[in-house]
Amino acid sequence: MSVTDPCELPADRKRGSNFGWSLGMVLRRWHERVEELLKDLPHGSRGYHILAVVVHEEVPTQGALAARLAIDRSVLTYVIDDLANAGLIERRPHPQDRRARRVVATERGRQTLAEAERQVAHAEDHVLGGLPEEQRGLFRGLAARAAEAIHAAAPATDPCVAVQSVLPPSEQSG
Amino acid sequence: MSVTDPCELPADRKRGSNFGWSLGMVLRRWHERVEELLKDLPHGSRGYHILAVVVHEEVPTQGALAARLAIDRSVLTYVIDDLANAGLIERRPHPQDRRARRVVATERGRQTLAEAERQVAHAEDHVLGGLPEEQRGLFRGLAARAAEAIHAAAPATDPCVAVQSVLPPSEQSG
DNA sequence: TGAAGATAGGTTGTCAGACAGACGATAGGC
DNA sequence: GCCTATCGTCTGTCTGACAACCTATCTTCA
Repeated sequence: MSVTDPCELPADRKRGSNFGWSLGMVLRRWHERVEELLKDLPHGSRGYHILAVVVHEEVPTQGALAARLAIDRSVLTYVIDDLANAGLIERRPHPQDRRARRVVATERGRQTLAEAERQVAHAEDHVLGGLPEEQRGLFRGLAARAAEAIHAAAPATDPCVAVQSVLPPSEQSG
Repeated sequence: MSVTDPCELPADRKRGSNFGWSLGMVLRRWHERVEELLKDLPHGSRGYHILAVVVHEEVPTQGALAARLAIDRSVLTYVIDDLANAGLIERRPHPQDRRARRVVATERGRQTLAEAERQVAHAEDHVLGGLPEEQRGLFRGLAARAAEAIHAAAPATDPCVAVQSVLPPSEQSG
């Protein structure tokens, strides 16, 4: 198959080979664009992610929502506050557990998300403007798959890597 | 007009379709791994990126280094301080311009970077463990290309996108 | 030559976000 | 009725990003 075409730079460890830097670059740009697009949405991209999960998935509690998005519970509190104040979602008591809250989207929330998704998808296409069109979807798909695997396998720790110093042991010091 | 909406991604707007979230997830994991690996290197991944550019490229001045990495000059100051204290790089006066400094790698810096690159490459393979092996290189290549385009075309602003609110205009307010 | 502005690097202060920990309310086991 | 675990909330701390300012030096122009 011809998928090997796009990444020509072979073992050329020049700047392009810096994966972390590249990811950071793309993500930063994504943020710039999306935060601007979503400046009317409470908490911008963060509110967007939360709203998306609330709309598209049935998440039983706030805690489950936090786990799904891999964010801190304390963040959820005030973001949900503001999304609720904007009329996009509602916090309802959980029928079985009075400690917990169910978070459900309102109709307005669903509409807002749909519009936001349209605009964000368009912005993402811009962000990936450096890739030929058919590779953008490929890139998204790969990112999604990699992220899902990380999230699934990751309670944020994985003690399977032995660490040794990268510094040479202070060589011949004479 | 036919903008040809290339971003259809059918109805599968489930969680995987959240590009920004996916990128953030992968990058966060990358950071976790790499910061652990490089905890002996001053400023971890940041020092790593800087050291890599200093070693692999001829960058005339600190300012050029900052521009190349798209980071703030004020950050460079103390990271370079600490990399120099660790004996990995040297700050030399610029022969033509006494305001500027040339930053060059020491032999120890080159060795350290080589070892760090080996370990980081290995860690990256772990981070992308959710992808089949041949797609990992593809993903890196796509990320590198997208990032390079962003960096090249991006003085951090691009006023070509008209922003309109994602919120419905407070519908029937009566 | 000397003044004015531009540029390099460095320093400081401010701000937002991440994260840990404490807290009240409630559930579940005994 | 007690004891412990869990849910959501609140608070404080810590870190990194970023802007603003400063000094030294270069460049330009009169």
